[in-house]
Amino acid sequence: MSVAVDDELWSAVGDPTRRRMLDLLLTGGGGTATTLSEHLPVTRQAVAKHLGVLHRVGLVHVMPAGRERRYEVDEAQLARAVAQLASVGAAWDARLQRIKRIAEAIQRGQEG
Amino acid sequence: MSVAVDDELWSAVGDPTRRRMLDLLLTGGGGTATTLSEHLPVTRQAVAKHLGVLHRVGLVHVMPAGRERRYEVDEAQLARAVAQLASVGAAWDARLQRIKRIAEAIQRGQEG
DNA sequence: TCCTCTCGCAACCTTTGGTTGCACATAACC
DNA sequence: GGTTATGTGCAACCAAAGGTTGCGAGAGGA
Repeated sequence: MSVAVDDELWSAVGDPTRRRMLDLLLTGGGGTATTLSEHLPVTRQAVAKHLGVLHRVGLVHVMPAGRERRYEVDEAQLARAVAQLASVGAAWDARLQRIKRIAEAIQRGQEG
Repeated sequence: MSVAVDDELWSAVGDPTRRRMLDLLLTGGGGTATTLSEHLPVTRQAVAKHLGVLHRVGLVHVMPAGRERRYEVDEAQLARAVAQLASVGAAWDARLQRIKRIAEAIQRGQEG
């Protein structure tokens, strides 16, 4: 089963708000709950909770700076998540391909 | 923004139970709520709800057969979902690569 | 016909994403 | 140094989603 390897990473990345947060953190080179919430349709507290989730699964790490808490993407962990997405996608792709081949074989058999 | 193209497909595929259901449907060549629930850690009703979600976003279609309701994967739609996964993964990959290049450039600048 | 199997519906519980409100700490400004 | 403003965290509360149990309704086989 290539699925269920690590559901935590998946579900962390599965939330659309969290995906956009990762996007913002990547393009902006990090950010705080406040700055992120300014570019998102949710409140700072919601963002803070999401940051907590991302931090728990290791997708971001914190850098306390004065009264701010700056978050940055953990590139290695994100790369791992991307690899998982690719892996699941590849598995499904392979099964779709196989089904297609079988269907074509049946078709050829019926034609012949 | 390559993200947020179609959050419905994503969230449909984002649930681990639904992913396993799609797996089962692909490998088993379709199935019913009852047969699927036998291979999953949840009840038939939970599976039925998930099938409803998958059906709503077009990832499966129904084939009423007597007292059974057989579900099969819509291959085109699943292929679309796979493409989306790949797209998001690729976007993040690209950003990670760019960050890496910039970091390396800075490193070279400091060294020289 | 009767029994069984599969299904759908409704009520309920728990988790999770989201909100508001408030208290605390740190930075900036006079 | 004291006041004001900004950034966080915590707690209570709300709504939606995943999951469960219980029940009533059709379709098939004995």
